Amino acid sequence: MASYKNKKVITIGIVSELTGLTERKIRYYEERKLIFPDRSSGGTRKFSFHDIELLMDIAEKMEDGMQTFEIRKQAKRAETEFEAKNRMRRGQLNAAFNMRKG
Amino acid sequence: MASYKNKKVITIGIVSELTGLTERKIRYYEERKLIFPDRSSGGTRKFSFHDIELLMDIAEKMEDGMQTFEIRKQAKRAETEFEAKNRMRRGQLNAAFNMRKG
DNA sequence: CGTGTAAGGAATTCTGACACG
DNA sequence: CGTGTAAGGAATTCTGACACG
Repeated sequence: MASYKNKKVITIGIVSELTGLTERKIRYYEERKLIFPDRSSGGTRKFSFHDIELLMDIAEKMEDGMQTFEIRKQAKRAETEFEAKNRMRRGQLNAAFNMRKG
Repeated sequence: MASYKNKKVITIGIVSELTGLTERKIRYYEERKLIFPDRSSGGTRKFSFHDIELLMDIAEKMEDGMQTFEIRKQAKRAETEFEAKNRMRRGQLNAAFNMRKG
């Protein structure tokens, strides 16, 4: 599942081509913690296709005048909600399981 | 469809890590026309995840003592069969379509 | 035939800084 | 704040060749 999409294997030059963003912008968005590329042993950044999609979303929001800290805040909120939903789902599954057991 | 799997975006160093093959071997298999990476404007090879899977198949066959020209022949044959199947399927579809059309 | 290696050069990427606004 | 750019260096990749077998 998600085997290709989340593998960090793409260098910044190709990400730049695919997204249309300059390398400068991509590095800056990393600095602002909007994306989290891996690094090779030599220090070269490695991105996933998921990162590329994220960058295109980010680019759109930047064009709409949003600032990096807002985008970051939004992303964090979305992630928190996601985790809450997961906890809730697991809770319900456990409840159902205990019902049957009990 | 196949959006990520066939995009040529991965450099040889990472392909080497992912497949466990040396760069030398990967370049040689290209020379023998077993794989067909793209090139950047500067000449750097770019591979897809599909290429990586191919390389792992190739590696296995090499370990079994198969020679590159045999592997190539086998690949060509498989491709020919694949295309024949496609032509046949299209032919049947057309026939069915013409039937209905009367 | 298939692969390792040393060689020299070119393409790619990295960081920190200055600039502008 | 967000981004361009020139600077210098380091990591990455490329090709052609020699070696061995």
